[in-house]
Amino acid sequence: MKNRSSKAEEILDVAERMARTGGYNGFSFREIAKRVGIKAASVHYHFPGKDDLGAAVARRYTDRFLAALGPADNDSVAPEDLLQRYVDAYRRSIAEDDLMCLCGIFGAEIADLPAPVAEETRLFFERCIAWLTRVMSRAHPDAPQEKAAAAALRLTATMEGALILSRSLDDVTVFDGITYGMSIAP
Amino acid sequence: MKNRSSKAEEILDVAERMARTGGYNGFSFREIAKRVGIKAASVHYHFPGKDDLGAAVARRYTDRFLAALGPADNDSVAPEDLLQRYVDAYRRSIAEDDLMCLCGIFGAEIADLPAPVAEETRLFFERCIAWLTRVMSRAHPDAPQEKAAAAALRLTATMEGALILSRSLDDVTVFDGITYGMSIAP
DNA sequence: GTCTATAATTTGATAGAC
DNA sequence: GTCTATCAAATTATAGAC
Repeated sequence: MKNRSSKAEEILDVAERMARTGGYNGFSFREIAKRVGIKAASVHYHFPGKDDLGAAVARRYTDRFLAALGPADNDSVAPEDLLQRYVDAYRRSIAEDDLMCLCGIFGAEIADLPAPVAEETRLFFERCIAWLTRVMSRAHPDAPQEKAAAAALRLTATMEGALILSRSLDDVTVFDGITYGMSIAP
Repeated sequence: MKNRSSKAEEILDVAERMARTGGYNGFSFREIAKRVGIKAASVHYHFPGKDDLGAAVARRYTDRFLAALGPADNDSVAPEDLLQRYVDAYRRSIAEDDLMCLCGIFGAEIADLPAPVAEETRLFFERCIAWLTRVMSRAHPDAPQEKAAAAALRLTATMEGALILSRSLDDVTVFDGITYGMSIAP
């Protein structure tokens, strides 16, 4: 975990919220500064460029996301329950925060992102897929690794898409309908 | 179909390409004008505000997308083949154009879109779901309507997510892995 | 750490000539 | 339909005082 001042954390909080609403171009130094209660120039002190800020937001988001899931090979938790945790993590994004998944929206505009931000976005998915692949492998020890990885990719894609559709149709039950009975089957 | 000058179509072409890369904030009048070979003020002649341009891009995108699919109740085409058409339509987005689905990227940032653009985005999904629900119902005439609609939502979500992951991981085979064997099962 | 001041650029938009 | 000219606002960013 990075050692950061509380102001820096506040900046990340606001930047994340704005990015999860309007994407990488959906947040600005000025607007962040206004909401945090400082001046735009002061934001540059904490994060020199917008690249740095965007990458920091993405990295913190990813760290928190995976921390909330816990280790994939926790033997005291059934793989079915870990899978449910995964689905719930995405569901909270809309149900509690009314926000898009940061890396879902960054991923959609990945071709226009500065390299460091694009890289953090890619890492989010790689780490999520790795985590989920382990869970799948635990649930189906006899299934080949590729099957588990394929299931992890498909499940993650469905989650991101479920967020988009749920928000576009303005109906949280859309997410539930899509993820209902999301089986652990490989 | 709307009657538009060829310049207006050119503008829409460029705007769509840019929007499918960087989202709603990813295109500007000036940059469009430069690429089309006119001045920014001339773009305003064809589309008074950015809302209008964004909404027009989304509407044309949706019309074309559905036109490429053809009617859902075409009895001369098996529902399985229509489903494959649906998947292929998304696949072409990355495989041929190397672009995101316009309404996938718009949907991700829907909370920050001007109302007219958000509405067109919503309509894209409603029309796609309606089309796909019919196809599903044809494939499973005895299954309840809700099952068909739920399958349509899930399939569409998976497509949008597959585009995001495929682009983020910079690997088209990710899309194929996710959509492989996408059954017509309800 | 935060500020003022300022620069350089981009953006959406309009008025009016041709 | 397209242009020039222009505007007001927003954006990223830096220099230097406190």
